[in-house]
Amino acid sequence: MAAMSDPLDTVFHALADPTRRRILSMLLEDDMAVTDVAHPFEMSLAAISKHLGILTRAGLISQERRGRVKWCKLEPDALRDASIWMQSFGQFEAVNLDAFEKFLETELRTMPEEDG
Amino acid sequence: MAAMSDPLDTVFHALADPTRRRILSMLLEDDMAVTDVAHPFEMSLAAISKHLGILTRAGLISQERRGRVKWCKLEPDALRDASIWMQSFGQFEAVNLDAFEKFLETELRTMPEEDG
DNA sequence: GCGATATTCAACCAAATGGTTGACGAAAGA
DNA sequence: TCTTTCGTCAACCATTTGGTTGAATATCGC
Repeated sequence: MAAMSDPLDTVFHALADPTRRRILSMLLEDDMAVTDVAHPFEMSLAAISKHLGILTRAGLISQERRGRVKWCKLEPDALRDASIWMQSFGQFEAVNLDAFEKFLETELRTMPEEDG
Repeated sequence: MAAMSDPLDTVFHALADPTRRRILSMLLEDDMAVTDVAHPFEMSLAAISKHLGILTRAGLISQERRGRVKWCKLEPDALRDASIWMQSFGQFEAVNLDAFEKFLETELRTMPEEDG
């Protein structure tokens, strides 16, 4: 078994979890160590470690161990294929920049609520 | 429980299943009745009915009952928000059309393999 | 070497997922 | 009316998911 062959499966599944999307938005600002990624979440380190594993297997992030610290880095290219797949259904129209900015203000800015 | 508040959860989860993506690609060509959607799949009608329910709840399709037949129709707008969300990470201004065409030939054209 | 820190592993758990089957209600057609 | 077709519902099942905890591993600093 383990027939998760299509990378689209893996990427969309990874994106379907709010914790993982929030992790991605955190990494958007900067590379982070696993412990620092886990910090704002009310969840065990092991749970975050699993989430990071899923994001890594999906190709959405990469993890580079330096010493005892493992650095997590966003890999936006993996989103490209999925994004392209979606656009094929949207009939090519490249994203409306108007809607994009609006979306950023309403959704994205409120999502990563860390401890100030 | 049932705290699936964020529509992004629902949309990405719906897209994470290859059967559902294949259904979407079928509906890209034409509106279809539930039975006809189910036809090319080696899976019970009830299973397809569930998949269609998931796609409907995600807003990716709509279902209109006319007589005893329920017609399924693609709703590409729901993909827009998810697509926009993804672009915020890729920071690629509008999708690279080169990559897009290449992707279509390699991935998308082979996906919906129906009973020829 | 020893203790603290960083991260994963293993075992476990409840809940959700994707599938099955059989019964069901509603519309069409003979 | 009686039967067939369309689609969903309910109950059930195996597997996966997302979380927990405690032990294990590896590095850093003293």
